[in-house]
Amino acid sequence: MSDNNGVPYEQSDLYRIRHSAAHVMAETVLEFYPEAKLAIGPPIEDGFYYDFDLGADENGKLITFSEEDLEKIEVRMKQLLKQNARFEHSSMTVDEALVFFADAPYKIELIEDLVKNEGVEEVSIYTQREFVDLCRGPHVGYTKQVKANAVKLLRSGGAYWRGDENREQLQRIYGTAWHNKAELDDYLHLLEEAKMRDHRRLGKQLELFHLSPLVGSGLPLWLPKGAILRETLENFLRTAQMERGYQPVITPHIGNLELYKTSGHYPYYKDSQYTPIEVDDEEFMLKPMNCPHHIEIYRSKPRSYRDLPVRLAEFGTVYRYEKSGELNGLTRVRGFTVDDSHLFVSPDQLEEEFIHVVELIQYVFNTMGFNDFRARLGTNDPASDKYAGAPQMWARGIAAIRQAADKLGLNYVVEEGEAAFYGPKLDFIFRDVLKREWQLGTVQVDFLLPERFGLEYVGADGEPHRPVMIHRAPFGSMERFVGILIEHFNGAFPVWLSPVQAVLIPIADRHVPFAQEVAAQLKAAGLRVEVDDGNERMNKKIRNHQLQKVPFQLVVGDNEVEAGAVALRTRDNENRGVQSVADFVAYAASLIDERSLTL
RNA sequence: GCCGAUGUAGCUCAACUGGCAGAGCAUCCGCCUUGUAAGCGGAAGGUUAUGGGUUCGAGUCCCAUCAUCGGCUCCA
Repeated sequence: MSDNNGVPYEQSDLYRIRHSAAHVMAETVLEFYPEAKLAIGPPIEDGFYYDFDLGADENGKLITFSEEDLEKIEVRMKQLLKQNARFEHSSMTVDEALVFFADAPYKIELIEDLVKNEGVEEVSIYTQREFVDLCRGPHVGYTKQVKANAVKLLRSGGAYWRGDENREQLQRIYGTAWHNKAELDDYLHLLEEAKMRDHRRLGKQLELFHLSPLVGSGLPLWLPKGAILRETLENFLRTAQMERGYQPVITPHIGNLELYKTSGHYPYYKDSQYTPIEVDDEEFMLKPMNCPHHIEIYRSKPRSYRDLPVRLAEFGTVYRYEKSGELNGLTRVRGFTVDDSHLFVSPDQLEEEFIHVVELIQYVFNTMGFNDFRARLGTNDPASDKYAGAPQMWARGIAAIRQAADKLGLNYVVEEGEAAFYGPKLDFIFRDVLKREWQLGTVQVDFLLPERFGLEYVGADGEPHRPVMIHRAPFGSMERFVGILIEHFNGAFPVWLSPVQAVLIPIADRHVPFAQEVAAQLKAAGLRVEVDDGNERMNKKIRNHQLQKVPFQLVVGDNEVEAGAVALRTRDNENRGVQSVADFVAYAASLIDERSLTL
């Protein structure tokens, strides 16, 4: 999104182009809807949008943009761009502006906020032709500098004014604009590719997961192939955690409401939880988080400073009632499994342990070939009541994260208001091959829950002390992680993760027994193998397994049977020729062993 | 949850303004016995998401519900 020569996006030509495109689009919309009230229209990553209040019809139903409207607007907008009007920058005093924009309630609100928050006395105005907008800029000089053939309106949809669902619902039009047509085409091509890689599409095609309305929306079913993929990931992390002193624990899916009241989760997650289950005058909740359960495990016996750090790990499934409009394949669900762990450490262990956790996350990401990621330090917003705990707790937590990050030489950005309710956190945000960002791994420092649950350990001095907690999840959630993995690899997983690693393709019926014999050998060597003994042509079988993205296809015919060998072909359409079964096993095993990302 | 769109066979899609629900792939059954991305023939497969309504007649029009998709907000 930023220019390649390091110019910040806000100062780039593209930013001006998109901002200007947004203004001309708004100008066009006003031609068709003279009564429309303008809200805001900023450039965004890869494009721009503008929000309009079109009012309601006689039945009180909101007026919206149809697809045909969008086409009409786009055509007219391009004409206006070509007319080459000048963008003129001027200013008004606040008083002038309040009069000028008297019919534009959203602009008035913006101006009033500018006065209140920044104490401005003048506001900046941009004008092209008859269209006048309150705007900080910058813009291009003339409308022709936005190439009409490099602009496209993409979609429209509802959007709340200022993102607040209690306020007016506006109609937003998204568009994209680039330097030239070639760049636009590249971008549209990227969108097309993203669609082809969509994990919902591939999940169906590769038989990884299934969503059944009868089971419930947002509650994915893992099909056999998806389950193998997921378990392979889980086992990989289990092993890494064992090596690092984590202890597996297992906890139930529900818990007494009192547990979550003690932890403080209840008020914070109330709106996004399934309704409690009432049994014998007690209320139980589907757990929205694993921490309280793990805390009770910590509390199950007295702890000594010698025991610390205590690292409890569980692939714990949690349930959150997401709004129906928010659900999306595997990346946004109502029941998901966190690769959760809670570490109970003494204050002087905090920094070192935090570093270990970050290193584990980096190890996990590197193994997946996720090289493009950044870190974000989420802090509390002191003005918000979303966060619990004393200010000094927050300060200590943030300081600990900063120190650890500095020691690791980790670059991070600070974002206020991105913390968990109980403490600051460091999130790892991964950028996939399509340059989309996903929040995956997270590490959180928590002084609050140890307080709430009265956690203690006996120190060397024989006195009780309060431990600090670290919450962490390298994958984040198995569902989302697998969803992203599907899209990142376009379904062609590394061999070690492929649900089927090799398929035997007998050419004629008489080769089937030999194929089964070879398959047995491969299975014995730990490979996931199938034999395609159907009566289709070899070409058809190859095509089928190509579509299933099976990494290795082993063709066996008369020659191979005679030589006791296999003809190896890869999903990259590479014919590697005939090789002995032993050679193939050694080769495949080495790729699996080193978790190779390439064939 | 709110705004909009969509919902036809397991999958991908067709059926002009209301007039006999169809194709390809997949499945099953045959034939062929095959050399690096689709061999040939046949059969079966549907309460057109669900429930109401309008109509002589509804996949098509109206209402409600559910689900999916695109947005808003939130988050793993």
